[in-house]
Amino acid sequence: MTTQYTGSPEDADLARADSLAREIFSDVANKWALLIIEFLGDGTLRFNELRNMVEGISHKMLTQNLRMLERNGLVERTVHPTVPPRVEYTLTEAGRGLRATVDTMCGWTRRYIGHIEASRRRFDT
Amino acid sequence: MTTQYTGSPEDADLARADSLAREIFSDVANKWALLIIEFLGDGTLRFNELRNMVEGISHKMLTQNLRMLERNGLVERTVHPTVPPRVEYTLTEAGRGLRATVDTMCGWTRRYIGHIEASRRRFDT
DNA sequence: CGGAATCCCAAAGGATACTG
DNA sequence: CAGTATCCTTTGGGATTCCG
Repeated sequence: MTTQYTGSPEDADLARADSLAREIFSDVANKWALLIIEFLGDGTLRFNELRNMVEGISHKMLTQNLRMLERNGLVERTVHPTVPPRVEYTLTEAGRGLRATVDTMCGWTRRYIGHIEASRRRFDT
Repeated sequence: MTTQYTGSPEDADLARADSLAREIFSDVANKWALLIIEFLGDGTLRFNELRNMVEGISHKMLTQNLRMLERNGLVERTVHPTVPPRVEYTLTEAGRGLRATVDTMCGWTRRYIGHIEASRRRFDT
């Protein structure tokens, strides 16, 4: 993800993989996506259940992010053809892999929340 | 970060910590911040060095994110009062802690890049 | 109920110019 | 060189409405 290229022919592939990695990173490294992944956890949630848990997210943002996560194969979407429709979301293996790192990030927040709060107060003067 | 409140008096503090955690999460969970942290690594970089490494970032976004990271105590900024000025950025302990989780995330990307690419092709039809 | 589409505003973000 | 300020464009994202 931080590679340097010398211009040799097989570098083309590496450069392609690199820009793909950056694209994936950009998709995934945003708060809504990460919060959705975190709340989904090991369970299965319906659209409006997710909407209630990820507080502050709008209908539109939720669909948008769910589509994106589905497209990248992090979330599986299963539609039960009942009426009214019932749509359930769950993490794929890849999604659970990412979830593990989000967990770490949440742990980090808990660990340093004091430092951060203090640092903010110092800075805001 | 995902707590439920019953309304008891001491819940006020917990709720405050929670919303603070969400705030921090929102600050930090964006691609520019995470890329800056990743590139900073264990080293020390100047403004324009960072600018060249985090490709695609604008002057404005870089300053903005560096200020934010400094405010949260993740990045330390040292100014050498020479002419022309020399400003160096380095991760604090908290910053290095977060960097570890960003590393994990980069590892995750490398691991699943194939799955993701395939999933995208399937989806885009 | 889940989602697509529309409209519309506010915020993000780029380009440029100016300062110590 | 690093940073602030200004301007201007593009995007994000909320509210609403309609469809299966």
